[in-house]
Amino acid sequence: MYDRPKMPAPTGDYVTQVRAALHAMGMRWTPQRRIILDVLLQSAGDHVTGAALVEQVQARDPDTPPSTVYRTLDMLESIGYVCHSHGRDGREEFHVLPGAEHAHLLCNRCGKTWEIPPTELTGLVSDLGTTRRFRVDLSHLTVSGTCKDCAEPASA
Amino acid sequence: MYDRPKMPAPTGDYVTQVRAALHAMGMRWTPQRRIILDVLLQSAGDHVTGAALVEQVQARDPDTPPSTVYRTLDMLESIGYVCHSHGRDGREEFHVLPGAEHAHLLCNRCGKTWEIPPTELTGLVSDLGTTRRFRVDLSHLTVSGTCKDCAEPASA
DNA sequence: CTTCTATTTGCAAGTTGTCGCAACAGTGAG
DNA sequence: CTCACTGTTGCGACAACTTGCAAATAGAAG
Repeated sequence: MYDRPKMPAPTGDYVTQVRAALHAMGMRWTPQRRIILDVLLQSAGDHVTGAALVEQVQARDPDTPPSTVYRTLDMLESIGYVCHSHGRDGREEFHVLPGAEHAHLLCNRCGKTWEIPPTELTGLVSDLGTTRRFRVDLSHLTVSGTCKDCAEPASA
Repeated sequence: MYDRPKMPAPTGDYVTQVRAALHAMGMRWTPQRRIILDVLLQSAGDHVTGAALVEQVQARDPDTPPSTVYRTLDMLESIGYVCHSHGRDGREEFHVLPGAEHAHLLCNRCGKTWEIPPTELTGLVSDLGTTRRFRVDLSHLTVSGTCKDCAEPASA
């Protein structure tokens, strides 16, 4: 179940890129990081929780403790290769970056989520950009509220 | 440190209101709830983490377990008397509602936070309202990104 | 290939919540 | 005032991370 690749191409390129980025910063390329990156690439495009990632990594190497996974995730995020947002209960959800940048919409009632392209949030970005000169990080944004279906029970 | 009231008035009224609201829904008024509401009122206007609340409640009654505090908080939120958002590490931050509804701005670099009045987010609300007919819950929204000071190191 | 050093790992303990369940206790009825 | 019914509490276990530290090791230099 875990080893069916979901990306068009396995992108060994991507691995090489990350590795180079690490070396450029004096960081190291370790077997654990290789596995973790590999697992991330298999769920590229999806949103995966930290716990799920830990589970998948341990399926390949049972000796890797959660702390290593989370630390690697942090590191990859600081390097800009993955990013995370928070799901309905505040838990972390990760996804690899090559996918288009997007924010998330979360319905408090039904729990469904949607991805929102930046084009739908130009209002937010410009509002805060002008009034506060604040640069919004859309990829980490989760907007919660009530979705159309929950707000309008069963309209004609 | 904990017993200096920060609100204009101690608002015994508020307690009465909540109590009435509970009774109206067939729920009960217990000593624990009284204490928790009391603690909340003392930090009205501030943003308090769940853990801090637990600590303050236990300072008054060491026998109250965290679960009771969190459950009461959930209940008060469902009744509409408090609301919570998530701080820099995803931890919960609560505040009592009589304060104006507002969202939060969080700088990823310096960690500072600001409150944003709804008037500054009309763009977001209308964007999502029209494209998705989604009703945004501003009080739970935390927008993260880079603040003015962190983005512009030391401009002339 | 060997050595050296700063980066990582693995572990164990600590936080912050969440959940199921049996015992307890508000509240309205009698 | 007492009973009974149902909402709550308290507890212990669990889930999801986080952190400090000593041991291990990637990667550069010799």
